[in-house]
Amino acid sequence: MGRGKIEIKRIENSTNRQVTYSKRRNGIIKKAKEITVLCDAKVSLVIFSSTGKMTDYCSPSSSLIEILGRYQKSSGKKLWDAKHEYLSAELDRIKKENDNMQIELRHLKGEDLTSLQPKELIPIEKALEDGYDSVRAKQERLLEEEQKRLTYNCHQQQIEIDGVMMRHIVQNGGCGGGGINNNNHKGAAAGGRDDYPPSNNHHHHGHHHNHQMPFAFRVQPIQPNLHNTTNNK
Amino acid sequence: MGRGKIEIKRIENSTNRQVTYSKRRNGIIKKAKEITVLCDAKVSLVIFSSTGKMTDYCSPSSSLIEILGRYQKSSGKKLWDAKHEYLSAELDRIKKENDNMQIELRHLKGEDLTSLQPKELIPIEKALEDGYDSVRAKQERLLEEEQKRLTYNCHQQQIEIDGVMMRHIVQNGGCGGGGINNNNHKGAAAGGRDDYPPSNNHHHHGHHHNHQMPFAFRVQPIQPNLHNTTNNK
DNA sequence: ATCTATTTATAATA
DNA sequence: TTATTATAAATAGAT
Repeated sequence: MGRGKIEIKRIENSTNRQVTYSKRRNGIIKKAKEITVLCDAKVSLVIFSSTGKMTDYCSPSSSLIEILGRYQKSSGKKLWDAKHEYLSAELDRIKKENDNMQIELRHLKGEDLTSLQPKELIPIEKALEDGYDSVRAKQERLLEEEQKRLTYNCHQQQIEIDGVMMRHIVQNGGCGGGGINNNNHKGAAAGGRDDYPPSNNHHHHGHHHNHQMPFAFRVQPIQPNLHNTTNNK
Repeated sequence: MGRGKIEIKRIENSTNRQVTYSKRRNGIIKKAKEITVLCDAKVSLVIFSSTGKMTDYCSPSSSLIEILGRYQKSSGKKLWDAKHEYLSAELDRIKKENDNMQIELRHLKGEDLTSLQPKELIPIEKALEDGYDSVRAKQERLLEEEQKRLTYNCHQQQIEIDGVMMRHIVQNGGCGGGGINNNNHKGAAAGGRDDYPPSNNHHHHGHHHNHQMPFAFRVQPIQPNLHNTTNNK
């Protein structure tokens, strides 16, 4: 349909090819629009030129996705459904897993027990007992460790104090002046009311004794150590 | 391009519309094939008639998926990626939920406690205590109900037995012949050693008394009931 | 479907 | 790209 008839084969002249592409592409899109209006059809058209330029047309009041969805149904061919089905299946599987865990959790928390048979309660009870035992065991282990650590630290501090006092005694030739209580080191530690076992009392008991010693000689193992290793929030 | 010019608007005559659709659809596909060959282009074309019939064309050495993939890159529009991303996001969300539940469950079962801080053990311990209490409460409630039911059944049977004995006594004018113990019915029941409270003793205690009565008068409420309702494995 | 008068698309050209 | 135009192709209406 032009000045001369052409064979339907690749146009070798690149310029001609490009021009022909432009014209024919417009022609096809025009035809697509026409059939859409004339015949109430839905058309999806995507064209790439040899240079990679993309042009598309989609009937109005429609969308590529809609048309491609219908395409999948009509053709039975998978487009995105393959990936889709995988994801959907995976989603379902995990949701189910989720539900089961939800139920188990509820049961362990003592909720929704009304629907259960007496027999079904037994493994739950068992699990709770075991869990509780484990948690308590863990807690006890932690407590013991803390205790040991405190005892050790306390001991270390005592050694330091001993050193300080020893030097003091050596330098000052025995009893010093001022108001310093000159108990030996063992007496100093014991006099400050032994605070080994961790407790919440805030050292209100030992005030009178401690008042008689300089700060450096007091034994206070608990606060700083708790702060360094266990009170990290 | 025909015997008469036509306006580009919906063809009202349905037959004409269908015929025109057929002709033009073939025309577009022919054009698509031509531009593919002439201009080295890639075309994807999907057409639906107003009656829902689908026709498609895709340039050879290409595929709809490939073209649509390129379409997405070129246009930046999402086709299946939109659904995909939704599903993927949903999947991630639920997986995370899953992991959290998994952890909580493990903790309640006393597993993986090593990574926990002492403070974190407290709510777990509490939850286990609460859960255990709930389960035990539920079990006790069930036991009580069972007990009540058994007691009730036992009572019902006693009433039946009383009826049978009453009729027997009335028919035989009080004391019968043979070796039958002629207590009144109340005496008979009491004489058979009252077995109301469910227990596991197998009636070994009352042998001497029962030997003096016909089988029908013995009171044996436990086995049949346990069998019917509680021994369901 | 097929025919064909006519419209439309477009190849060659600028 | 766009415009021109001769001509090929498509197709509307009829059969």
